[in-house]
Amino acid sequence: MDSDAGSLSSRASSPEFEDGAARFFASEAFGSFCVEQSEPSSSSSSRAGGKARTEKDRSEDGLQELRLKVNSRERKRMHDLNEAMDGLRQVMPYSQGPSVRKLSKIATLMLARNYIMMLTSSLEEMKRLVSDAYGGCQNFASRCTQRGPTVSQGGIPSLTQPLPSVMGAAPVPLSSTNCPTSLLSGYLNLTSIPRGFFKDLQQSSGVYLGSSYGHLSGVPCFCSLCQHQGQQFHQPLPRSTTNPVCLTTGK
DNA sequence: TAGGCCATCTGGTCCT
DNA sequence: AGGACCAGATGGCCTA
Repeated sequence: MDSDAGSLSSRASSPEFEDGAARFFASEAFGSFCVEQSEPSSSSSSRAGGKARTEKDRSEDGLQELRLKVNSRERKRMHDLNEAMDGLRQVMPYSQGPSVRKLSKIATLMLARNYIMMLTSSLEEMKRLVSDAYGGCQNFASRCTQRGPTVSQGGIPSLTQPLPSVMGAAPVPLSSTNCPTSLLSGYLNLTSIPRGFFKDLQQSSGVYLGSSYGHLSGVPCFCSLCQHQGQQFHQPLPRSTTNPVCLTTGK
């Protein structure tokens, strides 16, 4: 209580020109340092031609200079933070384009979190699918992942190279067109909206390939249901449908 | 006009 | 001591 009051009073008593100067810097000289621009302060210049500066004046000027320096650093820090936020926005799905409103900071962070979670889930799903595709070999997916680049290195491992032998079997050559992992990479480039979040942005259509996977229509599908039915492409999923059932088959 | 978002200032705390 | 980081306060801008 007291600290707040003291804080408020100290703010209220701070020199008016400081705030005004900062506002000017923010609008007219964004990105440059405040110290350089605030040098010709009205307070200092008015004293320049006057009587000798007192010790108190010098002390106040020193504090003022320090305060401006600190403010400048803080501004730069926040600008850097905003640049990083912009960088994050650029790699977020549904965050670009002229008709898309800029994501707020909190929205960017929350979307990023869900995006990462979705990619992680997709990777797990991919492992399971690869395992299914190759006779249920339990070790395949993990070995495949170990050979490829890690997520932190740039994303989904590529399987365009011949696969390693699995449980003693001969290596199986795979092309990029029939490799489930490559197909999944394609998916991840196209579908990347976390379900259950940002409902207005949730326009993914197609079939859910598990509890964490959304698809676009017209994209090759390799889920077991569609493969079984001879379907190669998913059909559009009605908006707001959350039932994780393959609509291609209706099951 | 109210509410959301943002930039900035500021004082406090922690770390090197 | 100085810098980084943080949170609260404040005011401006924009939109529904």
